[in-house]
Amino acid sequence: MRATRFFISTTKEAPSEAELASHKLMLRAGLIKRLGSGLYTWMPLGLRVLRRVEAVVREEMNRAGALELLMPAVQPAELWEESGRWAVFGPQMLKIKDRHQRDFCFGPTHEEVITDVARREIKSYRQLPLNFYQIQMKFRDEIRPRFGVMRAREFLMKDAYSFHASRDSLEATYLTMYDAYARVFTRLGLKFRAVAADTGAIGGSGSHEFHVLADSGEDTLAYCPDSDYAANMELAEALPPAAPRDVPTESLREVDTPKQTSCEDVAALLDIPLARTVKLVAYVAGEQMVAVLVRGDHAVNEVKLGKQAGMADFRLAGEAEIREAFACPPGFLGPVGLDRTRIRVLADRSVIEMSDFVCGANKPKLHLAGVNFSRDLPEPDLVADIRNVVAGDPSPDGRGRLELCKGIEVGHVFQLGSKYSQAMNATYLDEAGKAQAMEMGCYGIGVSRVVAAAIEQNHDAKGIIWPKSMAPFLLVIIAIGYGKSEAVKAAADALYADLSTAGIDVLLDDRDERPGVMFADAELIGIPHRVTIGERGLKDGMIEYQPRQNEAAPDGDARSVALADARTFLTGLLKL
RNA sequence: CGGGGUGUAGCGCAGUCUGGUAGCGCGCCUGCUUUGGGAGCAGGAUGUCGGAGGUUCGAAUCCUCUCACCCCGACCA
Repeated sequence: MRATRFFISTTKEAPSEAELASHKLMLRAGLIKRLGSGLYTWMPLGLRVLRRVEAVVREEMNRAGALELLMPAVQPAELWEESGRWAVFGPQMLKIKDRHQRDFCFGPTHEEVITDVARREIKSYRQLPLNFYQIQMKFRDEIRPRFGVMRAREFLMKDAYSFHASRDSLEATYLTMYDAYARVFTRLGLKFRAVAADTGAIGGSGSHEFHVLADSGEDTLAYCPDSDYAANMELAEALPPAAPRDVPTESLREVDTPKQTSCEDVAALLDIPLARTVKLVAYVAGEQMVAVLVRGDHAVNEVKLGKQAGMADFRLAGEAEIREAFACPPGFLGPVGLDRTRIRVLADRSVIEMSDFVCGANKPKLHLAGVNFSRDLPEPDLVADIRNVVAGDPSPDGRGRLELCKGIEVGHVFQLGSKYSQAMNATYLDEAGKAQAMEMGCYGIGVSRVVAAAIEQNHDAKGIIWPKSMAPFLLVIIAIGYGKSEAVKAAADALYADLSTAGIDVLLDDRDERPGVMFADAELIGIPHRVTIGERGLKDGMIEYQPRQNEAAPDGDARSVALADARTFLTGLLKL
């Protein structure tokens, strides 16, 4: 491609709304243009990258035996009513009406549609298993779109759905997909980690998320450096404390805390470790007030909380509810002296091991110290793992301690089971001629998000550094004085033709720009390999090669190359 | 949904408090010079000041309404 026939629109400055490096760089490099909140046009340069990611995903899906199809983006409400998700999915779903006032949505996902396909097409166990996938735009009306295409409302997703006659078959395909995903992200040159994930209300026996590792990630991951344990923090188990509860040594007493409404403040006032305080977070589950206890230095994990008995449907209590139930304003709540017929007490495992702890007194401006279970208050109604793990917690597999890191979720594999096939009556006849609900799996990759995630992981002060497998061009020829120098023009044209013939995706920068502009654009856009042709080098029959790289992935060194050897050198370097 | 903020040229911003008819940098156009790291000089174009209504002789500026976008929060009391 010649730059003069392509469309390059780079800028020195990024719009002020862009916060994240990848968002800024995508806008500055002219990969995307914003149309509205969470809506982006993929410009020719950006689309090249997106297509290259798609190509890798498509190849690996095909290799894994999945079959590509394309479902409608717009889906009738009836299907969603069948699965029961029309009401449940909520405001994240963009609902639309046609001219007859019939309800539709712009598909946020395609379980319903594919299940409808399956129930129409699959009659016999002999047709199973099957795995369908598509690469398509989805729309989710995010609460708060941000970070460009990282969390956009319209986004490109690869979604696959598998159908099975047995649990074993589902698990086999699940593993195949897991391996395919690992291949995809490896080929894309990304540092990633697969982690065990929460299966949510759907249940099922398996779910893994694939995260690109980046400090800007929105998800927190827990992993064990000494084993292969890795899980999303939503799921990662906090083991019960090894040590038994100590016997009380202090007596119960009130302490004045006129302004201390948080555990941090109280611990500072009393000059004790935060881990000696107990925090009470008030929830309402159904109609019941629930006092949730965690250690002062811990945080409630609401995903875990939602899995506890009686907590299927819960929310944080409002201030008025708190005052009514505890007869005390927020900031001084504690588990001592509660009316346990009205308030249920749910404690994290780490709390019941504590003795002589500090907590709110249920009186304004007062806390209690020297508090002990059994002596000062009854044991909790339920003890469970309901907190987030923290760095240093023992690994649930018993082989070391957990570390935390941030990740960008780019893939998710999921064993669905028969939730949708049962709800939508997707059955096949088994060997005995009996109708059975199909087992299902689903597998997603956020294609457009992968592009942003790759930039988060691969950029420097000058711009993007594309992994070779997703670069919009593999090599750029910067021709200095292309319009002025016959020698430069001849050499650049010849090399461009040679490399193009050799199948290398090469951009010839034949624009009438100053060298600095061309260098800066090439670096901003992130093209992995650069060749400079100018009269200065050509005098001696030489051209220059320079890789665009970071230390992590050395591509060889900058060097001068004889023009006569350029083709051989470059095709060898690019392994073609 | 709650709180905060911002809308002025393609992009980044000043001007708003204190009303007098719009400016800077980058970019863009023309010419000359320049040509190995985002050029210099000269000249030039571009705005319904987000929208609607109001106050006023006069509104980017004050008032009301509205729209859009961004940030924070929506778990630790």
